[in-house]
Amino acid sequence: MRITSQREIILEELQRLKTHPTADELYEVVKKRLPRISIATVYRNLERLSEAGMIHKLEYGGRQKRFDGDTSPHSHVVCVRCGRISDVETRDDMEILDIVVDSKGYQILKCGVQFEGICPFCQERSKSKKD
Amino acid sequence: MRITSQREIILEELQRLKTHPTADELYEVVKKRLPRISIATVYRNLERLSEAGMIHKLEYGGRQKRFDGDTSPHSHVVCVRCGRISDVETRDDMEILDIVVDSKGYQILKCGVQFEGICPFCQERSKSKKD
DNA sequence: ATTGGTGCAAATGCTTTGCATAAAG
DNA sequence: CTTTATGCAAAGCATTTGCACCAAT
Repeated sequence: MRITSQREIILEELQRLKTHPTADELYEVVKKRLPRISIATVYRNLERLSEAGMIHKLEYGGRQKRFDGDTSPHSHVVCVRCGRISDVETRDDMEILDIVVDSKGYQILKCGVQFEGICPFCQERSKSKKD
Repeated sequence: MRITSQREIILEELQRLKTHPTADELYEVVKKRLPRISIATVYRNLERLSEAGMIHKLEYGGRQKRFDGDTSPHSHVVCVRCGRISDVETRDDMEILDIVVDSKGYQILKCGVQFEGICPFCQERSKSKKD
């Protein structure tokens, strides 16, 4: 995979952000360093980088995909209100594979725990707006 | 929630199918019983039914959402090749909450294990086509 | 020099919406 | 009779793609 400044900066900024940004959020950040970059380049590189295992594509929750520059094994919580994703600190996740009784012929490659909840921001919003 | 024949049949067919269909797959099935139904009605009802907790919306994997008429607690495997989703039989999932060490202020509502793998169909396809 | 990547704009595909009509309670 | 749901077509939005140009090796 050829190293271009676009690819380098996209990876760098994604690894720096701890917010699991969507493609367009990351695009806005990268644009500050590369004002002429196209959103298509961001999408293409996020795809390539995740194929290469250098980042993770998070497909749960909401319409937009989110991306994670941290590929170490960890779990996520997704806010059911706003779609925000945060890391959840857990004890060793991998023992979870032990709970499988029947995987219906699938060859299992990966497993993870996924949590859904309400993020601190949305909890706060509920208190003040009573919605 | 008003009971219409559309809503009734959509729920009935989704509960009958064990395939976690996409909205358009379910539309095709429902159309056999209600030839004049609109895809918009299918989408609207799937939304309403999942808000009401009568079905589950599965948002992981691929572009299309999938739906599950079985709301009992269970885990899923998603095929990374074709997006197909199957149930995974596991021992009691809920003990998984015990692994949480820090949930970053989120109020956790739900948790589940998610597996990714390759389904039997795609495994077979690989053998014959060697791709 | 060759191959792969980029920017742009147009296309795609899934999902949602506005609106007039129809059905449910 | 009032309210909610439906069908249709159009709009929306995130993502992908075709193509001519450019840059990395």
